Amino acid sequence: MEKTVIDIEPAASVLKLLGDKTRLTIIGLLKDGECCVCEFVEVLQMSQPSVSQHLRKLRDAELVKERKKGQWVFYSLNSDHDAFLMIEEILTFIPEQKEKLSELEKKGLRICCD
Amino acid sequence: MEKTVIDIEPAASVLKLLGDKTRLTIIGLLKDGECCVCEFVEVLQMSQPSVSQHLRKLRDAELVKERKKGQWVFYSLNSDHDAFLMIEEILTFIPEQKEKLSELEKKGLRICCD
DNA sequence: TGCATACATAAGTGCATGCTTATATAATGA
DNA sequence: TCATTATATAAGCATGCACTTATGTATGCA
Repeated sequence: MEKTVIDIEPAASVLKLLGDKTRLTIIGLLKDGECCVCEFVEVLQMSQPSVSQHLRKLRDAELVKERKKGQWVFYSLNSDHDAFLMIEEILTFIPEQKEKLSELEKKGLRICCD
Repeated sequence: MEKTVIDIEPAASVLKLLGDKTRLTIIGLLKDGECCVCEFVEVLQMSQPSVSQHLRKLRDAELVKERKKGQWVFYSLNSDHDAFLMIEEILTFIPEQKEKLSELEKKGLRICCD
C-alpha cells in the first residue's frame, strides 16, 4: 500500500482519538483481528456503554469497521483509512495487546462470539 | 537509536498532545530545527499566550526542550524522549511544515531570533 | 409469544481543555 | 533608569470529553 500524506487537521483528529488509553488499547487489540464488544468490556474492565461510546467515536471516524453476526457486533481495523499505515506504525511502539485476549481465553471468558 | 516499547498510558498521553492541530504543527515545524516563540506566533497566526500555553504542555511532557538566548526562547524536539522515534515516524505522515517558515522569511518576518 | 442476551443511545455530571484578557518577568537598548 | 520587546503566567469562560445510570433495539431461544 502506498504511503499517503495526511493533512494536519485529519492527522490531529486521528491522533486525538488514539490519545486515550481506552481507545488506544482497543485499536491495539484489533491489530490482531476482529473483536466483539463483550470482549472489549471484559478486557478493558469497563462498563458496556462506555466501551460502546468509544467504539462509536472510532467508527464515526471510520478507523474501525463493524460486522454484525447474530446478536454480536464484531469490530475490526479499517485498512482503507488514509491513516491506516500511520496507525499500524504507531502500534509497533506499544506493547502487544493480544496477551490480554489470551488471558481471557484462559479464564474461559471468551465464550461468546463464535 | 534503539526502538523502545512505550506503555499504553504514556503513549496515549503523547498522542493526546499530538492530537491538536496547533501542537502537531509546532512539532512538525521543530522537525527541521529549533524555532522561537515569535516564529510560532507568526506561522500559526495565534495569540502569544495561546502559543506559550501549548509550548508549556509540550515542555511539561518533555517532548521539547528550551534554550534561552538573549530575550528569545528557542524550542527544539527532545530527542532523548522515549517517544521521540514514534513522533519522528508520525511526522513522516504529515505535510512538511518548514514551507511555512520559508514563507515567513519571504515576508521578511523572520527578522527576530538571530 | 415472551424472556434473555448483546449492543446502542440518551441524558446528566464533573472535570479537562483551549481560548481570551490582563498582568508579571526578564532582557535589551536609549 | 526607563521604555520596549519577548515570553510566561494567571484568571475567567465556554466547550468538549469520558464517565454513569437509565432506557431502547435487535437477535436468539424456549
